[in-house]
Amino acid sequence: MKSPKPNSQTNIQNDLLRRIHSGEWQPGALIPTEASLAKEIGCARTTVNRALQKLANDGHVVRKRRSGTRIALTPVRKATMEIPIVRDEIEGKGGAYKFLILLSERVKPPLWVQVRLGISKDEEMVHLHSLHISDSHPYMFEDRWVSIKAVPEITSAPFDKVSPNEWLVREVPYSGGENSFSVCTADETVANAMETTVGKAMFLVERSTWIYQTPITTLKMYYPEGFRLTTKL
Amino acid sequence: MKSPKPNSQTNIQNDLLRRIHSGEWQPGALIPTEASLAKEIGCARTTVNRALQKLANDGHVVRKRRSGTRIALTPVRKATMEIPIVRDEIEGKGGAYKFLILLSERVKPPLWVQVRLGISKDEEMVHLHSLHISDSHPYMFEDRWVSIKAVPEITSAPFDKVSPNEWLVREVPYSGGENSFSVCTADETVANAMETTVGKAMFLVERSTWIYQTPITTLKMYYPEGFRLTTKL
DNA sequence: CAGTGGTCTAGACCACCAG
DNA sequence: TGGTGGTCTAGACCACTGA
Repeated sequence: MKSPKPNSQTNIQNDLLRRIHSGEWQPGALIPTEASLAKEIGCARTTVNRALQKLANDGHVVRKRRSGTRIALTPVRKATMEIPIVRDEIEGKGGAYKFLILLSERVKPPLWVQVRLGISKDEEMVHLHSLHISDSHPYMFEDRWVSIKAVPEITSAPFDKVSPNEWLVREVPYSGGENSFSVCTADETVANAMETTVGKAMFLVERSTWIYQTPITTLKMYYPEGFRLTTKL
Repeated sequence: MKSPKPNSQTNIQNDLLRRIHSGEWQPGALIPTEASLAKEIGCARTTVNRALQKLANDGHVVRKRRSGTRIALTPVRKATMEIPIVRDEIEGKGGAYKFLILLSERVKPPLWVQVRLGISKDEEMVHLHSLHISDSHPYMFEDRWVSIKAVPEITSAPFDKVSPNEWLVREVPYSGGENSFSVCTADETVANAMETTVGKAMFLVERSTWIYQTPITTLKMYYPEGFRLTTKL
């Protein structure tokens, strides 16, 4: 008799979040069961279930069969970040995008690539160096290795028009991968491409992708100091 | 007549993913409606709906009312990363964790804090420098500003036993925030704390959190070169 | 073992928006 | 305006696991 629209998954979520954030339920506390919440709110258990699953997915609560749902001890532990295509990244900042292929060869992979992708040392791969340019200034240097076994078309891909980055994203589906972020210093190759000096600090993004068990590509992306990557919590 | 367990949301997801990855449906292609998929698979539409919503949430497909469900042009664009408490981070790597409070004062915030949090220049805040230590070696230096208005208890928090990091996470719920990652060079304060030299490249994580519209805290965390942050795609 | 969350069903109504 | 996804319901059975 109080609220005009007592239902809807989103309303339930917000209501539960409010009760969490207001301190009504302390971290670690057990909250009522789905059934009792449903009765209290006046909706189906399924609806409460969906709301709670979303809260659990966002890290606000921890759910266990038989033992119930608890407020998470360390709330909201997940950050999600978007992985844009470099061209969109640059054009989104208002720059004019160009790219250059600095190196394109077909060779056997070095040790770090073998290890990263779990590839045999005798399996030939395509090795590419590309420079991504924003308004005539070097924006990012990319050192990429592509499995010919997984992507035979790579050897005849038209990299005069579309960058390896975009070509792979558009043509080759992947089922999983890994990103890692760190700091490194520029070696001679990177320094030359990025028009900086050897030893200069760079922001390094490493990415590998797989299609199920088959490795596709691994790459290192070097951004200059000043590059910034942001995520929402 | 073929599969023993034709149903279940997960199976449907995997089946749809397989058809996407196999190239049966090209990026941008329209896939059958929920109703027809349900009929084809032999389950309720609700089940197909859940599976498709999850795929949409993961960025594999794009859904629009009336126009249908399409394969995403840029697949899997989201990465999620866990935000651990520093102590867990260190102990997870097998280190012994300690921390030191190097500075604790109550002052008005500098410009960057005012801007970041949208706080008045006259509102006093708690300013803390803490050093997080792994096996007697500096692991991370933290420069933190906390809003007294949002967290009055901060002025009497027992930071001899529990780090500001953990105290805030445990005592103060937050509803949203922002992380950003970049490269910076060590100034004198950071260099002294981290036992390195001025100008050395550091991995910088900046984080701000809010409880709804109220800013709680903002901080800069300085990690030495060699630190690495990993996310799954 | 019993109580919790996990999931499926069949049906219904609604919101949106391209035609 | 009709067809699409979005969501809710009431009920059912299952899977896990703590007491």
